[in-house]
Order: sequence, then structure tokens, then C-alpha cells
Amino acid sequence: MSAVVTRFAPSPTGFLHIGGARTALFNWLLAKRLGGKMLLRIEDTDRARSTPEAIEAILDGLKWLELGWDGDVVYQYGRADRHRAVACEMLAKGAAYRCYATPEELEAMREKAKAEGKPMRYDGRWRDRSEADCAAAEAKGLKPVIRLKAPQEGETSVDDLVQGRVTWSNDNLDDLVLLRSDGNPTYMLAVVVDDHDMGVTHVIRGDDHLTNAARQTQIYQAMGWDVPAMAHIPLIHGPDGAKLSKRHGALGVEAYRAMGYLPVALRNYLVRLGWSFGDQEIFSTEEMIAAFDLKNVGRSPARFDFAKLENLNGHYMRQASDADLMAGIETVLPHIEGGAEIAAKLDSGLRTKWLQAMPGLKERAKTLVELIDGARFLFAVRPLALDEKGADILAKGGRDVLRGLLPRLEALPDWDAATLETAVRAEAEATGLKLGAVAQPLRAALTGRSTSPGIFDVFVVLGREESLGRIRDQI
RNA sequence: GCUCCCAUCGUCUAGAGGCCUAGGACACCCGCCUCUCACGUGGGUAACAGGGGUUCGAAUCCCCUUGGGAGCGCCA
Repeated sequence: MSAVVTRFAPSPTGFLHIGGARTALFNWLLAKRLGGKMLLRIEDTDRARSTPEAIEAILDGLKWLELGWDGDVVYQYGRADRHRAVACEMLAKGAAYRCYATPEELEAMREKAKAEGKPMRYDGRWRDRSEADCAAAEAKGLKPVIRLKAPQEGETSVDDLVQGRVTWSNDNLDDLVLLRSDGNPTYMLAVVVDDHDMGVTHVIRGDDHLTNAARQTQIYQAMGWDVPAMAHIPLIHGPDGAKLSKRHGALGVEAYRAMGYLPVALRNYLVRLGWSFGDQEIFSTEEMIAAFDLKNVGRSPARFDFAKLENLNGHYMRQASDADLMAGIETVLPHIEGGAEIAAKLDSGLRTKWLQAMPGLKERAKTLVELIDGARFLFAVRPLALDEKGADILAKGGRDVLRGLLPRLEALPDWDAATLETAVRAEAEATGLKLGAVAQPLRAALTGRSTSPGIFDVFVVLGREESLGRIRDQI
């Protein structure tokens, strides 16, 4: 029984988008589940569009998502010699042929087919030419491409683990180009050769590759190689149902990092997009691995829903340890707006206060960005700038409440939550106010806002001097 | 145009002929808890695209229609 080998094979023409991330996740999960390996291959045969920045972004994205790959990264372009060798082998065995049709000629052919309402396929005009024809073309200085001599009768089927058996009539599949006229392999050839050479047993990718699967199957067959198991998963759509384009939120995973999402939450969200396991919604990484199965991957496309991602993220934030959250904050700070200033203030004193406030803070935040925002009162400098609601509370009687309360607080022997609460309640009782009517002005003075963690916790984290100072500032 | 894929609440989905008066989750609405906001908790609104079959019985099987999506490159 040979071990399972999956692969994630992005082309480095842009960042790692959300659909790619899910494809990587599924490959990773299947490999983990079956005790196999997930390989990483960068499909950079398109020299003009591949960039080192994109490669970096993809590797960085996978690392952030904690989807590690096995072995070294394979760069497809580095294997061009082998691809060429296979193309020559196919030529030699009659499974491929030289085609001297020019790009202009092919373009005209497509235009004509389109105008006549016929399928836009290569018509095989060089399929059975003589050596003499080829020599004549050569003499004219034409450089040939090498095309697959695909079967013209019968049909080609793909037994897809997600889509089921999908069959094409061979007359709908034309003779694809294996080697370009400049001698470089095409994607179609390179994928097949690489997957074969790398021992890939399961190909999991977006269903935009479904038709390619048929053509690639023909290449496997021409070479007499085993076709790996295939699984074409449906694409992710934008919230409006249209294709997930850049305009819609087909953001790179680094954008999700900058929005303050946790890798564990993003993984959980992504795995439930298209895959299900009964009614279970929350999966730890271990549970995900144990439960994942291609059989439970659906065939219909899913829409991306930020609300659900956010909810999941909130769940994982609440569940996370304060220390992990602190670490998360520090890693995300360089990636968010205004993060640098906060990072500059983040000394051990602030870190201690922040950690102390974390239990109350994390209950109220759905993202790391919100967590940071909710903690602003910790490092705000006196006199505090009030937001609209905070100012409103103080303007409408809040100051009077603070004036009445101040002496009581100043006289406190201890500065712990219980003592403070007793004092504030006593003041409320003495003035006939509800606790909320006293707590809100305090909240406004202490945090500048109308919402915050429990007010007595805020008192304690801020400390006696800072708390009293902030109250006096507002009187 | 041609080929292929898809179709259950607003969204993600459960459902593999009777267990479905269609379940869960998110979102939304109404309560409870409460110093605010959250969290938590109780409840509610909300879906089998349409039409034909097959069957004693269909969300589940078949066909058609409609609506989405993908592919049809010397891109990947």
C-alpha cells in the first residue's frame, strides 16, 4: 500500500487568495488524515507573470495558516528539461506531433469557429502532415509547437472523488499544446509530468480544472502512467454569488491576518465551506484531521460570509489563553493601521496591564483588531479624549455624579474590585441612583467611551493614581 | 456558441425513498441575565427553483425548463 501524497500547486502570479487557501487546507487535511504527505509545488512556468514577491506571499500565507508542507518546495520551471524530454518521448512514440500553425492562424481559426457557432477547438491541421511538410515549414523559419495526438474517437472519463464520474466525448477535446515553440513546456504537460514524478496520489484542486483533468488524463494515458485520484472542489463565490474577484473580497490571506482573524478560526471557517460533518461546526485541528473525508465535500459552490467567519473568530478568541492573545496582538500589530505606534508603547508595564485586562477584553472582541481597539484606554494618555457617547454621558449629569463620588473613592483604603464596588454601590444608594447611572460616568471618565469591560476591573487595571487622575480631569 | 458542473432558510449546511409538521450553525427579531458593551441563555421569523414523470410513498431517483458557475490560450 503506497502512502498518500497530495500537493498544493499555486501559480505565483499573485497572493494566496482565500480559495487557494481552502484548496491547500483540503490537501493538507487529507494528507494528515491518511498519514501521507502534502507537497508544495510552485507553478512558475509562465516566466512573464511569475514574481518572487508572489512566491513569498504564498509561502508566507501558508505558514501563517500553519499549513506546513513536506519536503522542499518544487519549482516547476526548474524541471523544464524533464518536461521537454517527456514531450520528445511522446513525439518519438507517435503520441504527439509538430504543429507549425502560427498564433495568428489559430486566432483566425477560433474567430471563424465562433462566428459560425462552432466549438472553438484546434482542428488538427498538422496532425498527419508529412515530413516534407514539416521540412518546408522549417525552411520558412517557423518554429513548431508539439501537440498531443489525442484520441478522436471514444470518450475520456475522470472518476472524480467529489464530482463522481465525468465523461467527455473525445471529439470535444482537441490536441493541446505540450511544448511551446520556444521549447518551454505548457502547464498541461508540466502538471502531469510533475505529479507523476513526485508520486502524487491525490490531486485536489478547484473545479475550474475539471476540463483540464480530462485533457491531462489523455496525457497520462499516452505515457502509460497511472492517473492519480482526482477531487475537484467547487469554487468559493463572493457574498453576491458572483465569482470571487479582487473587487469582492478575493483577498490574500495576509488581508485576513490584517483584519485580525486567527489562523485557527480561518481554517475552521474554510473547512466548513463545502465540507460538512453532520451538525458539527467547531473543529479543533485534531478533530478536523480525524473527520475530514472527500466523500463529505459538496459539489455546489459556496458564498463567502464574513459574519460567520467573525463569529467563529470570536469563539476562538474567547477560548484562547491570554498569553496567546497577547502574542497574536504583537504579531498583527505590524500589519495594521496605526499598529506601529501601539507597538512602540508596548513595554512590559503595558503588557502586564493588558494581560490583566485580557479576560474582560476578549469577551468583547471578535477580532484581534477589535481586541486592540478595546484596549485603547489602557495606553491612552491624560487628559483622555472622549468619544461622542462618552462626552454625552458626562455632559448630561455625569460630571455631577463624579464630583459626588470622588471623595468616597479618594478615601478608599484598598483598591480592589470588591472594595470599589461597595463604595460605588453605596454612593448610588445614597444618591438614589441606579448603579448604571453611576457606572456610566465612571466608564466615560476612565475609558473615554460608553462601553468597556466591567468598570471595577477597569479601576483595578488602571490603578489608583491613574483612575483618580482621569476622574479629576473630567470634573 | 460548444463542453462540463451545480441548485434545501438571507448565508454555510444536515438530509443518501418512508425517521421531515425538513434538523443544526451564522445573521436577524423578541425575552432573560446585567454597571455599559459583549458573553451566556430561552424563544421566534425563515428553505426543498419550476414543471413533468417513476413509486403505495420523493427534498431524496429520471427528464425538461429556468437560474448560477467553470472551461474552450504557445495562462496556470
